[in-house]
Amino acid sequence: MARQKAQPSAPGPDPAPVSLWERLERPAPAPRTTLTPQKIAAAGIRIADTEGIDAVTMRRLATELGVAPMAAYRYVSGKSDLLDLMTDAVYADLKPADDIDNWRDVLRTGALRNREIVLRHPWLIQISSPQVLRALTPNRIAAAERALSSLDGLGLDIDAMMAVVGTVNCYVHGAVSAECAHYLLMQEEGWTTNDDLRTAFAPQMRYLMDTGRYPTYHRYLHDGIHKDDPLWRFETGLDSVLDGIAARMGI
Amino acid sequence: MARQKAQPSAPGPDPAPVSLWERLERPAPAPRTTLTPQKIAAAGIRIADTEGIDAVTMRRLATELGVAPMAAYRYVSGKSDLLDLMTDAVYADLKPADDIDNWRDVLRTGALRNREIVLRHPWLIQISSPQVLRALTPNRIAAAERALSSLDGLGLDIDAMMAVVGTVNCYVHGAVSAECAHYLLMQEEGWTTNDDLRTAFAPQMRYLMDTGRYPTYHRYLHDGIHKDDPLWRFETGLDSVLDGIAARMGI
DNA sequence: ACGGCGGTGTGTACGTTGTATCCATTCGAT
DNA sequence: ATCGAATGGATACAACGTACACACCGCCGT
Repeated sequence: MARQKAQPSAPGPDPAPVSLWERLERPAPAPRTTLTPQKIAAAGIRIADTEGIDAVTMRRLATELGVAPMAAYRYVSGKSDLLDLMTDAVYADLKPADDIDNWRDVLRTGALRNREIVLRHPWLIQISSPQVLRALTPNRIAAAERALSSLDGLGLDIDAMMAVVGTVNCYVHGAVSAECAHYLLMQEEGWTTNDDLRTAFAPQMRYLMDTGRYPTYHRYLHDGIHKDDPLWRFETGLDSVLDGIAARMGI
Repeated sequence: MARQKAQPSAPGPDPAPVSLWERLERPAPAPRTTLTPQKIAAAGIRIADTEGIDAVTMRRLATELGVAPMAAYRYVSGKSDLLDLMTDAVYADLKPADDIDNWRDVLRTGALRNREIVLRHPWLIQISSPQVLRALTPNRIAAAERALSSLDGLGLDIDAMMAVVGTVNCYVHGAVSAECAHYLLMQEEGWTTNDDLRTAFAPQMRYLMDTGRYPTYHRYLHDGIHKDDPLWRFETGLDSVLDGIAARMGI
């Protein structure tokens, strides 16, 4: 007999968009073995971590999973969905630190953990930003919730609370982004030490510095002690930001 | 024979026989400097600004320039080069503000101008970060120099000075990145108001909020006044950061 | 027992992308 | 006037995302 098009929601113009996350949390209808969203996400993350985000193609993903190129499309609607899935899976590692409730410690350790996650998966900052924003994933909202709730009851209105969380997040994102860019550039060019990078940039840098137009910058290149200490720089900036929040918000 | 049709392979029928007469009537040979790196960069920027960075393909670039798809490769070694060129051209707009020397004002207006530039060319945050890092142009070092020199003579060592500049830059990058992501997402989906975005996200947001796991976040969604005021949020965060720097550095 | 039905993976195919390579034309120095 | 170098055009190819139709297979009501 003529086979019928698989179309669960037959009538109606808009078949009630069930979000990816809602589907994820529903118990699997059957213990499907070969392919699950979790396995797909894990495979994608494995490829991205070891070969870079550009190596994550639907075909490469399929070989990693040992299936045909189109198989994964039963579970993700497209590559965009795959990246969402990978992002959320990675942020699942952003576990709460339960034993602290002081707002400053919550935000500080959250920032440090966030940094560690992104450094472990630098491709996170390479995914296009609307993509990341679209992936407002449960795990990331949960992190925001923890930060927000640590600020509750301190006399701040809700806008100020969100401003605090947003400020810290912006700093963290910017800092980690720069750090990853540095790391990815070195990896991309095959450099292994910061000195490799410096020698590669030396000619153009020497030319710029010899113009004498950047004396203070030149002094930093010459005398800076913490040039190669990203953690020091991250924490210094973070503590400044937290100081500023405490001062301006009076908390 | 005198001239022969190029026929490297496929000895089949000639698919497009261009007669001598047709060839004679072909449009006048253009003046020879139709292509320059500047024109190529400008064309790429024009496309990216109006149609998004994904529309910037080598073929689309060629039609924008009115040349054949491969023509631009005489001037850029690949798409990566093209993006470098575009980035460099855009950051030339980052002019100094000469009439202020107070460190706080220098950093603050620099941040606001930086924000404006990126908002004007939101695709800047979409091109991969090592890309941006590699394109360290005189204009960007000059901006750093201005910021650094405004901090000179305040008793800070050079590492602290760079930490201050870096902290502000990280915040600005993170904040502007989030803002652009928001804007790009809306543009990408064809939404024109924030309410369009909210209604689009409503189903999954409702699901997430109905779990009851994010009460404070939910309160923000419900009661937040400045949700749609990105400039307020940017300046609030920026002033916090500057407060923190002043406090921690004692300046 | 059985037949079909929905869910799962496969095979094939198409349009688009970046870019390598070769060809044709034109300009400028001789 | 001529020739080499510079410039733009044409063609081609591999890899990509993904649409579509098919084959399989376990579960169900009968």
